[in-house]
Amino acid sequence: MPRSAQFDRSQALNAALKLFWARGYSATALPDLLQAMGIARSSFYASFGSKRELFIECLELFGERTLQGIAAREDSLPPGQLPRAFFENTLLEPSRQRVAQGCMMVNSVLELSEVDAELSEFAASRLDLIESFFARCFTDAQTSGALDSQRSPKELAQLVMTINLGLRVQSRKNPSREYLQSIVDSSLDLLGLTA
Amino acid sequence: MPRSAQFDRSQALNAALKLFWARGYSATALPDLLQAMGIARSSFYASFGSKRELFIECLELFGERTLQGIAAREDSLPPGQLPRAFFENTLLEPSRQRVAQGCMMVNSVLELSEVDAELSEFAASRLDLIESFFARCFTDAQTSGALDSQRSPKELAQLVMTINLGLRVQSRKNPSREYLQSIVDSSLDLLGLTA
DNA sequence: GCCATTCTGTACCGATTGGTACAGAATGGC
DNA sequence: GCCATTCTGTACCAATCGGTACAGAATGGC
Repeated sequence: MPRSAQFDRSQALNAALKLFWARGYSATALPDLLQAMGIARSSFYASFGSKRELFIECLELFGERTLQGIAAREDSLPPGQLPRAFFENTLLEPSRQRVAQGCMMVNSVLELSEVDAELSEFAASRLDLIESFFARCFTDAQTSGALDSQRSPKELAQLVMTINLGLRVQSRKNPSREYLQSIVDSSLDLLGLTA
Repeated sequence: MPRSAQFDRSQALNAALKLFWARGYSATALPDLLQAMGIARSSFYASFGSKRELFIECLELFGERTLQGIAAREDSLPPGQLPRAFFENTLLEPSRQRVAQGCMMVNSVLELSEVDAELSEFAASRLDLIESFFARCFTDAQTSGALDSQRSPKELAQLVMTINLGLRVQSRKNPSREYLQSIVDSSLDLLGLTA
């Protein structure tokens, strides 16, 4: 077995994710990708198949990370505080640059819904996983009495998700920390999840 | 003065708006535009300057129409019902196709924020006009006693807008009528704007 | 050191991008 | 009917798109 790969695949994948996340699918040209990933054209096609396949891989990775970022706190936080933790961790984090990129799944759904339905639906399905996670948490919490709300867990999850989507647009429109903080606060107050 | 234009400029503009609205800026190619608008290449550049200028004009038109769609009801509806009227008129309208296109301003902010800051900020400024309209309405209503809420008008307008943005993503993700209806209902309930 | 294998870098591909040049048709004033 | 003007349609432009072909360098096993 001669000559192993001279680049770190997962590092290259991360670089691609970063670009796609910031600029979207169409606006990210191959030369830009290659430069950011630090690999040659042929290595690119050998390792990732095509731009589209790479994009799917990035989307999958982004979705997985996002979900993990929430789910990781399930054991240490009461379910009513999960939305706040999610919002604050992603919107009030140090890097304004990253916040200004919004959510890659939201960006992709909007960019591609009338252009590449398959990609758009894939991104949407990843968003649904997050909503389902919230719904499951709220269900558990309500049956165990840890959360009291006159709304059904499903409705609550839907509302959290709608506000989340709205926040992702807001964060792309204006990533200022105080601005987002104020919206997060009043949104959670509205939801009765002040904790 | 010989030979007047042989096409209806505003009709062509509307056709362009439709395409840009559905597919976004980059994904809308010039040949597609020309065909939809029913004009020749040279007429296009003579009348609209460039693809980018045309896009701005469409964005302006879309923003104007959206704002008018809300403001037109200011005199006939109590201010607390303006958000519901806005949501229902745009999300529960007969054409699923149009609903699935979401809001052109939201779409543009997300598509272009890291690609063409000027266009993105222009779209964002048009969204701000809508938020300002709500803020003004709520202010008037609160001083006249027509609206009672423990929230400030500005905060209320911000929340309505955040939910609105979330709904525009939802509508692109899943334009189904019942789905959107349920989110609209619970959102307005949440805001205390059931009326 | 040799060779098979698999990497990297680059030249190249046809298709498409937004935009321009220009020929020729059509239409106003006279 | 004539002519200046302004339209329309198309040929063309360089640049870029995503993707492929292939030469040559590098590295494993022996």
